[in-house]
Amino acid sequence: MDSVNDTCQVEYVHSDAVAQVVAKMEQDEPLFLLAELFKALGDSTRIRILHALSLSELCVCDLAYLLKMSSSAVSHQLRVLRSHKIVTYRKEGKNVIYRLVDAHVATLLVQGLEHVNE
Amino acid sequence: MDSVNDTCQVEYVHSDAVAQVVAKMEQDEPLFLLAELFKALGDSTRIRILHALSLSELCVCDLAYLLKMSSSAVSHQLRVLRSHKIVTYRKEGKNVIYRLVDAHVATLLVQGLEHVNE
DNA sequence: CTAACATATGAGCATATGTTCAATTGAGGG
DNA sequence: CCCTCAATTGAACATATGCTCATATGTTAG
Repeated sequence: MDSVNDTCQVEYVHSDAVAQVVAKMEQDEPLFLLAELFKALGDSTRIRILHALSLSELCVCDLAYLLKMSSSAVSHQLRVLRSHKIVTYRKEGKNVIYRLVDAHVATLLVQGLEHVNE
Repeated sequence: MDSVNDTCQVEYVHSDAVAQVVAKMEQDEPLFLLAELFKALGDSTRIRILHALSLSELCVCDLAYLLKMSSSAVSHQLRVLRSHKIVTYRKEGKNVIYRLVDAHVATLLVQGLEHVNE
C-alpha cells in the first residue's frame, strides 16, 4: 500500500550487527567529504593529470600536450582538482605550473593502482 | 584560425619535464581502471554503504535501515559496488548479506578519511 | 601601445548518474 | 498452494558532469 516506505518493515533484521554499526558509525559530514574526494579522483582525465603531476610539476600547456587535449579542457579539470585541494600551482611568467598538493595524494594513487592490478 | 587545435603551439614548454613524464607514464588502461575505481567510490550513498560494511557485514535491509533509504536505492548502489568487485555477498534465507571484498578496500577508506581530516 | 600566447571561464550541449516507482523473482511460513 | 517480504531490475525523470566553443584576462615581446 505504501510503496514509498519500502525500507525494511521489521525493526531491522540483524539487530546485533546494526547496533554495533550504529555505535561506531562516522558522522555524515566526513563521509560526505570523502565521497567528494573520490568523486574528484573518479575521472580518467583527472587521473591522467594527477599521474603526470606525480612524476613532475607541469604547466597547463605541458599537460594539454601530454594528454592530447585542449588546454581549455585541461584547465576546466584543473579547476576541479584545485577546488578540492588536490593540486596547487604557482605562476611563472605566462605559465601556471601545477603540482600535487602533498604526498598524500600520490599515496592514494599508488594505493588505488595496487588495488586495480591485484 | 584553428580554434579547435588550441593545444600548446610550441612543441611543449618544459621539454625536460615533459620528456621525463613521457618516459615514466603509465599505460592508459590501468589509469582508466583506476578512475573507474574512484568513480565507484565517489558517491556519498556508496561511501556510507562501504563505511557501514567496514564495521560489519550487513544485509540490504540493514543497510536501508541504517541509511534511511529505500532498499531499491540501496540495491542499485550495491550493484555498482558488486560490478566493480568492491563488495561481495552470500545468500542466507530471504536475506542477502554483503561485505567488503577484502581489506584493501577498507584501507582505501581509511587512507581517504585521513586526507579529508588533515 | 599592439600582437601573440598561456590560461581561465561561461554558455551550451550531449551524456552519465542517482533516485523513485512499478513490476518481478525467490525464499520461507501458514 | 497462497501470501508475505527481501531483493533485484527496468523505465523514467531530474540533475550533474565533461567537453567544445567563444570570449576574457593577463603577461611578455616588439
